[in-house]
Amino acid sequence: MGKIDKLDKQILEIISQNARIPFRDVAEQCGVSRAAIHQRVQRMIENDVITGSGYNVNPKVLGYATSAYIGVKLEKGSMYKNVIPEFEKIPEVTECHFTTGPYTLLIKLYARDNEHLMDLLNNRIQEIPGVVATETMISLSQSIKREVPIIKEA
Amino acid sequence: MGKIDKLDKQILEIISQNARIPFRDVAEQCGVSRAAIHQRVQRMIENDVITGSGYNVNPKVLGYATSAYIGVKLEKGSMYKNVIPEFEKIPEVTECHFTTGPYTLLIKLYARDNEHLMDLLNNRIQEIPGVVATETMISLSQSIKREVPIIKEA
DNA sequence: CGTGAAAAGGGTTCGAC
DNA sequence: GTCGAACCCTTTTCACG
Repeated sequence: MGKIDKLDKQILEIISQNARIPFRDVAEQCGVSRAAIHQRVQRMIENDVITGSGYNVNPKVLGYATSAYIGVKLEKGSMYKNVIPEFEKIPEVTECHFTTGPYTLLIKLYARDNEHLMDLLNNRIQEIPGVVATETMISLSQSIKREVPIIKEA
Repeated sequence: MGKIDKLDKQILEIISQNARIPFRDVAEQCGVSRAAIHQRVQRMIENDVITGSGYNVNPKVLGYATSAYIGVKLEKGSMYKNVIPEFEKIPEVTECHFTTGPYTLLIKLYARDNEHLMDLLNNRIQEIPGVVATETMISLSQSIKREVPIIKEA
């Protein structure tokens, strides 16, 4: 895992918000040449500083009107090894965290509507061996959505 | 908000996972010309089907070893209008959802370490007028992280 | 590690179907 | 709405500082 300097952070701050911006513009904002930007980005990809890229798609257009977090309690915490592969099989599940606090796992999922959400809960998630209880937190509106903060310095 | 057909979905499935893939390759995989891809993508950007793009940065390299979800209970649910702007001022907060269930708000944040997390909780979040209780769910490990599922059909 | 310039490749536009 | 081809800008490479 590579180290990062001020210029790298400056580059990341720009391209983390816009993957299609020409390196020409990044170079101008950073006060270096295009080639330098290219070299830096390449190195950061090799060093797993940059883990990927992508376009952001509006979930509503894809037919997903509902997103929710589900707190999952397991019979025994150690059962997560068998439970997580089951969640991976459910494409609507987009995140799964092993957490401290009231739940063993906290998962995020997308559903077309409330009926679809209920189906996922009753027929998919509750059916997984080891899952003893779930608590559903439907996101009625998401007011903040941004990237990891990049603090400018060294 | 625009409508989407099978070809659009196919394009989205590819570029949502890789913003830098040449349209040439997308065109080949979809069996159409480069110009068609260009036109489709352009239209989807105009119609807010595509909401942006970006590189994914490894949080650890930026000095964030800890991420957590915080369940926030408010004195009154209606206070969220005044509370959310306060969360927006905290750059470590990257998501904020108004939710059903045990909490009024569910927020996601990044912290350098446990000390930093404690500072954010005690000196920033608990200080916000209207916040009466918080419950911290530290993500000890994230096992699933993927995009909104794109189901292939019409 | 950065640079400028040349080479290679992809994005964008165009007229036509 | 799609196509192929031309055009132009960007990425990428390279020898040098």
